[in-house]
Amino acid sequence: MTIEQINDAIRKAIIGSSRAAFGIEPTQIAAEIPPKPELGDVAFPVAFELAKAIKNASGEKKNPRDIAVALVNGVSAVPGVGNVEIAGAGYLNVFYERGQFLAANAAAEPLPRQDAKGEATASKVCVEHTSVNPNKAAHIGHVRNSVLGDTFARILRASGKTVEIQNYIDNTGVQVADVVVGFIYIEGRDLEAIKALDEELKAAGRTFDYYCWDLYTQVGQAYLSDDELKAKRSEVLHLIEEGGNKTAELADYVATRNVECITETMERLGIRYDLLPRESEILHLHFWDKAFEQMKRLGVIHYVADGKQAGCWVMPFEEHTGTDEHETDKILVRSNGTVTYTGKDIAYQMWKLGILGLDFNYRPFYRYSDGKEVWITALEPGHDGPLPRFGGGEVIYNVIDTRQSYPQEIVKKGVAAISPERGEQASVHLAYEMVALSPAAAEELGFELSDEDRKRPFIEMSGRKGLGVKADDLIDRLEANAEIEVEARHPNAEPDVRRAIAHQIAVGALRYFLLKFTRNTVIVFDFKEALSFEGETGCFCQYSAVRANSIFRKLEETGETVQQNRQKITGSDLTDILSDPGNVDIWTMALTSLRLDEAVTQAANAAEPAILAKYTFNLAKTFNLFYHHHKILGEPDELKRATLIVVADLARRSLTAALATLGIEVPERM
RNA sequence: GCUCCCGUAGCUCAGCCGGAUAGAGCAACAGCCUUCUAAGCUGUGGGCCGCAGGUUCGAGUCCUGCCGGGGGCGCCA
Repeated sequence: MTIEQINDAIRKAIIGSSRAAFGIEPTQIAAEIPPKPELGDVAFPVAFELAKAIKNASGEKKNPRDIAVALVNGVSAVPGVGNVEIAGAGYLNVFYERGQFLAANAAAEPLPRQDAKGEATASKVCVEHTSVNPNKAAHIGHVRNSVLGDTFARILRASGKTVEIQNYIDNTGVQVADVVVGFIYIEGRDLEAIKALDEELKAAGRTFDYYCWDLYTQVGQAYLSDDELKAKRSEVLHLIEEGGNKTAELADYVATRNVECITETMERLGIRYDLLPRESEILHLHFWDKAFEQMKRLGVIHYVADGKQAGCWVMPFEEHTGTDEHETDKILVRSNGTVTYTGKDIAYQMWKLGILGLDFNYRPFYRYSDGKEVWITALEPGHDGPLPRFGGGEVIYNVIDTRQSYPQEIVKKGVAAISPERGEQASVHLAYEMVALSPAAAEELGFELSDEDRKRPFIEMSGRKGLGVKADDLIDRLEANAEIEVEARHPNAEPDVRRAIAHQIAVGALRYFLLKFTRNTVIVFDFKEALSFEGETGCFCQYSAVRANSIFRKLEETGETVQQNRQKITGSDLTDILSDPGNVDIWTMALTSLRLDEAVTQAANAAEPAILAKYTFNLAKTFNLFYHHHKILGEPDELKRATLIVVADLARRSLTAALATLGIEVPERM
């Protein structure tokens, strides 16, 4: 009997009682968690809804408390329900049959796979995230994107979905072109010279993406005063897009090396991909032509003969204005015949949904330490052996920052116009606010600010200016700080072990830091807060789990098992223990642990990983309280000891599963 | 100009479909290690939920207006 099953049974009872007493069936019955555990395990504010419905139906004004009275008996009769109280202005507060409930759920999986419910086909969804321009190292803003996307994918998997993760590589865009301009026209290097440089960097312990970061900044600065250099940009861009020439070959090397570097950075954080679709293939495999043809045929876009947009192919896009509605058309094909980014994006989105009628070729790109392979798109078939099936997702989630809401809206509308049966709900823009720097953090990074900038609430990061906190730098700092702490606590541990633990702590700190904010909150990056291991942090949650595990390590040393303790409790024998007011925290611990499934569902429905992060923190906090109040293994009363062990076991399993869903591991010790 | 988001404790943020006495963390102050790990725990102080109307039995939450901050509105990506 899970929480959800009991609550559903209660809902049915309420509907029955309500129909009998008032001739009205409430449609949606909300269940909420009472503000204090003493008030109950679950509360139904349904009497308020009913009061309104009765008034609307018959004009009769009824007191919500009286309505609640009419529902009590039905709810009390539901199996698993212990006690029902009417509280406040008319809340129906339900207490579960606690002992029975605990005994029944003692061995329950914290995250039951929900696809086991009997869905006929396991539908696949795609999540696109990261998508960093492959011309420089990733910074903290990119990491927010990746952590959000990766965690959301884990949440979807935890709720039973099959998920494919894509990282789009814009290898033929202006940003790559800029770095190529730098290599060729500032540094005078050809492909061989860049390869040699790459080797030199490797030997010196430096990375290619960091080098490109600086070069990109240099190019950005040079453009400001050097018009000749700036003219090279479009020339280079054109050559890269066209392909099959020396410049394109050089650009491909630069982009590929950056993708490798970024893949390694993300792997440090436990972020992995299934496929890297590249813009060059979208171009050369004529995805756009195919999409264009369909859009023309379906009349989704039209040619503009005269006026401001003469010679362009445009898609009508309605914009809502205050009073009168006017149409602005989004240009997909320029008058010179080239396709805009949005146009290419529509073709790509169609492929993701499986409605384009074309596919990429593929080859393995990178192998992770455990052997899992990341695939990349390719021009030619070439690859022998079995090929995974990519794309064709039921729903496509695009993790892209909120500044791109407008073009994403066009992509969604465009695709829906091409395939009305799939509609707009097949494309989800998972929007999030940017990570910016506090003026103090920018100065800490060595940037000179104007007086005007200093007064601003935050400063936007800029790859062009080289202004940003590089991901690897931050992870390095976190690891170094964590290692100092680990060393202080475990001076006898092997250096390898210490480093491994420090790494897990660093990842936990960074991921949690980025996940505790809701998506539409601008994160103003602050070093002190990001580097903290105390309070509401990943480390706090890990620490609780480590403590919990140490209880069971000690238990196992005595040869005792959790299963033996589960068998010691039957349910009805726990009434005395659980009804003791001094033991409310035992029950709260159990109930909080068993709500993980609910937290994951909420996070998935709202597409908001922060919900799960908050739940995990709350779970860890609840455990610390429980741990502090009870001597678990030292408890003299046998039945109470068994209860404490069973509940602590529920807590550590939920905590571990919750953290894993956030992409955070539990260290051996801390 | 049009449009979207934000404004909650000194600071950084939660607050579910409108519901019970508005919650965390940090910072400040006072305590707690003979114990299953003190990266922890307990306590104290701190609030015109930007302002003004409205809807409602009930508003931090919904509606309107205003003020303040940020984003987006390209034949860039």
